[in-house]
Amino acid sequence: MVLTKFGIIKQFILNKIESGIWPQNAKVPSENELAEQFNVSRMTARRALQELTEQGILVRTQGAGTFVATFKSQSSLLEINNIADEISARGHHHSAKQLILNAVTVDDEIAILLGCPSGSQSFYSEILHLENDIPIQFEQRYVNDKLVPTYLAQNFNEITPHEFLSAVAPLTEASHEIEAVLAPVELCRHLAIETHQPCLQVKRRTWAKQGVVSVTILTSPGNKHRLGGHIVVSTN
Amino acid sequence: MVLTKFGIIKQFILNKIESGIWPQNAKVPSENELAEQFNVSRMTARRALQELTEQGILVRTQGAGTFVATFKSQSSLLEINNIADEISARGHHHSAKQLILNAVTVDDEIAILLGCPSGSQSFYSEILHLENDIPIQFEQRYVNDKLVPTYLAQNFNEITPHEFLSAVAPLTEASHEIEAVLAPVELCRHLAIETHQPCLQVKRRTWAKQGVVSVTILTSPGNKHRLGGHIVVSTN
DNA sequence: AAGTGGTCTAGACCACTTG
DNA sequence: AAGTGGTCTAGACCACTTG
Repeated sequence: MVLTKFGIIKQFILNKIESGIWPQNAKVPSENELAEQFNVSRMTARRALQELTEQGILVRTQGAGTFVATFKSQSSLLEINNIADEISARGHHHSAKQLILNAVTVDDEIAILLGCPSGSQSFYSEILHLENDIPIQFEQRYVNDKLVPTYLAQNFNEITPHEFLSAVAPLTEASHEIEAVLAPVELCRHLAIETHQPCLQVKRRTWAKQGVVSVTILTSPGNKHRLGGHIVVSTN
Repeated sequence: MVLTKFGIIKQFILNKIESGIWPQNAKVPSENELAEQFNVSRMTARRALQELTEQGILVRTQGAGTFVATFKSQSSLLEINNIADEISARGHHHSAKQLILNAVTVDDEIAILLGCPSGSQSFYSEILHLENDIPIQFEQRYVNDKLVPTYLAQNFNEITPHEFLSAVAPLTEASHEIEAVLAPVELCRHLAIETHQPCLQVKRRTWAKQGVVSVTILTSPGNKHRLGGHIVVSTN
């Protein structure tokens, strides 16, 4: 893949931020400085800064300059995103720790959500996602064993369930429920947080053409994660 | 100049789509055609098409052209609902208690969100929403005093700010951020909850044609309120 | 006054899909 | 071969913030 000039500049800036050389609120080079440094026109340097601003990584003020945005993770409600991609897009390092990967007997609640009889089998995984080695999301996932028979053969330290499932059973539909909860104790241990900390919990059900693929419970510390969305209302 | 040139072109295209003159999958004029028609450079016409593409309204293919995107259904999570309607829909009784209605000087965070200088004036309201006389949501709202000069003359025990604003400054756009937080103490008093209870907090910014209308902070006890959404992914 | 970002121009070359 | 979008240039004027 041949990189564009503005892509090279974006990567340069992301590296500075990721390595900590440019911390939060640090001033980043102006359009003119980047243009000179990379030997490109101002419009090209501008595009790199502009796209990082749209991604929420930089903040710009006319007359004042461009600065590294205050970090707060954000994921879109409009899309089912791969958390690894989201973290990369922020210029951070994603890693995952597979805690559990096995077959379980599902209880009533999960059975209803999966659309299978209570007491039947399902695959189950527990994965802890880390951003720059800091726990950020605990993922519990029940997967339809009929639709995805090879689920247990994966290594989710290397690939996220989302990436794997996207490949074998492309998503056609999803539903969400979002709640604020207090983290259960076993979760506090994984996420390395205090017991009284509020967490954002998303229950997500996903469908492929063949039916319900998985039921996922995502729990994130309230101070480390937030969900965002932007909609444009059709004017009448 | 009030409107930018690319803004005028965007509006032109949006009008064609909304009026049905350009239906789904219709071909829209090329960059060159728009440039000639509006007497602007190709880069300016391009920007209008590019921004509408980023908003998901248009779809572009190199060599082929630009087309009106296929409409995809939106999550109900992302609709701006009137809480009074939501409660009525559950067959319950909604009431509201107006706690504060005045003009305030906005701090930095709100100023940025409202798009006005820090230290300028804004209207402000605090309203407690009750469902069957049980507190369910605490609404703090900053309202652009230039766009809605009559805000302070309302009685929000009788009508919700949402209803009033919908009438005087119809919504065109909104963004959301959702977080799990611990309720601040003054909020616990209003919501009649314990201090360590997790709350779902939605920060919402709404736009009308003229600009940012209001910034709203909605806080609900985690055990009393839930957000739900369902999306259908466009199949390829 | 100097620097910054926001908008805009009038060109250019390229990769790609279409008739 | 003609048209389209994707990238890029080297300028310009403006509004705005800062020292």
